Amino acid sequence: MKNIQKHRIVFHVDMNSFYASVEVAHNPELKGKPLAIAGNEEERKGIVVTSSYEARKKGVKTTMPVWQAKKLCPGLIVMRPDFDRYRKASLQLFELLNEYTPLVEPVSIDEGYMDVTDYKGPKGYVGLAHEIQARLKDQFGLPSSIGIAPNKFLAKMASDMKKPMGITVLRKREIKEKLWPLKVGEMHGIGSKTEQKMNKLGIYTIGDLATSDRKQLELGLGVNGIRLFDRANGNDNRPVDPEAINEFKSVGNSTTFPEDLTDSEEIKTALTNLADSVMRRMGRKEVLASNIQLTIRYSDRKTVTRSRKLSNPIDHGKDIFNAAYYLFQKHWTGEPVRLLGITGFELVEKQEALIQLDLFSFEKEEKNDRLHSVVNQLRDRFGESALLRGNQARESRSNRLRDKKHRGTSLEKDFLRNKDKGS
DNA sequence: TCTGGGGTCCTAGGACCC
DNA sequence: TCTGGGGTCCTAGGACCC
Repeated sequence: MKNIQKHRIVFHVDMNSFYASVEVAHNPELKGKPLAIAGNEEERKGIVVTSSYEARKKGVKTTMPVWQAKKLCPGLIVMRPDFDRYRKASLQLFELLNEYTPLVEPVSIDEGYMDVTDYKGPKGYVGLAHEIQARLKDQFGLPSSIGIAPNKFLAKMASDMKKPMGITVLRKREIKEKLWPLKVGEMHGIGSKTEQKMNKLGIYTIGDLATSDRKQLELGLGVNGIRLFDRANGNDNRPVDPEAINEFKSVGNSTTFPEDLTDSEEIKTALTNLADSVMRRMGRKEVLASNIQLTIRYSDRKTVTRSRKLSNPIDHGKDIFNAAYYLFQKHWTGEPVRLLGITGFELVEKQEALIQLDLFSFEKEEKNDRLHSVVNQLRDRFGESALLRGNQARESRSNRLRDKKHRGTSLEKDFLRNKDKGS
């Protein structure tokens, strides 16, 4: 656990309609116009990802289908996302934040926390926020909102309170007036499902949550209930962790097809492509995956995930494909497929994996050596027939193990394989 | 005319082992 | 003949966020 000071100053810097803002900065002619960033409608990806404030005023919202957005906002300019451009802009803005403190934690492409407790400047913290906001606007043309609070949760809620180009201070002693009147659904971490559950418990505002019965909450919502209760009371001791971004847990890719797929050759091709992009991204991050997950979404949008734990970590496209295709063959209902996805998780660093691999092969060799000596002893004592009987017994054991859906540990299985080779 | 793609975290049940 | 309780691993699914 990192040491956590009693009184921290945390900023939450949140870029306003980031993708749209980057496009406007890149092409000033778009300035002041209703703009939406969305995928290709022809390919059934016509979903609004972000929109400019001009578009929002007309009711355009994120995840809205483009046709609907256009209906609400005639003259809407729709652009395809250019992720390279957004990543570049993101890198630049986080570099800027890093000039002030190394304690910058990016949480997504367009938002991050800063722990500026130790910042000593003539302007004070609010002055610092103004300086950062002005620089982001002047240097990159990007608007932002900044929340200033004693912890991450309150900073996050604060940055939401005034947009665009807002700076909001939320002190703990202010939560009663500023935070508690908000609907519980507006709280970060509460989505529609949890909101419904809370409403049933008679909790409608963040204040209701903060003053509700902690035990009841735990009963209804588990640890999440407790956590939300604490947050609603302004308590959150999570540190700002600059390393968090490097501790990713999974790498995945998925695609929605322009038309549902039923042809197994087409599906194979799609899985090959997905496996390749997962491989490339894992390669860049220098990790291997010990578990592969396949996602299938059918025409009715029902989505299933199936995963497979591997006996040793993989990073080759072919291996990733094989694992995914195995899962596909095993679980596909035969219905038309709308989306496929492959995710690698339980990641190990490549260096780490190489060391493991060495140890592994060493153990195998050692076992082989031991086996050879056992085999020789058997032969000496009982002749070849004893070895044959031994083989039969081993085969049936090996079959039993296979039938248990590869439940044996990797070492067990390898042991058996090597035994067969060794005899 | 519906509803993308990238993630994280948590829960729950069954298998298995002691 | 009958049968506990704890712990770990694996798998599937759900909720949430940007």
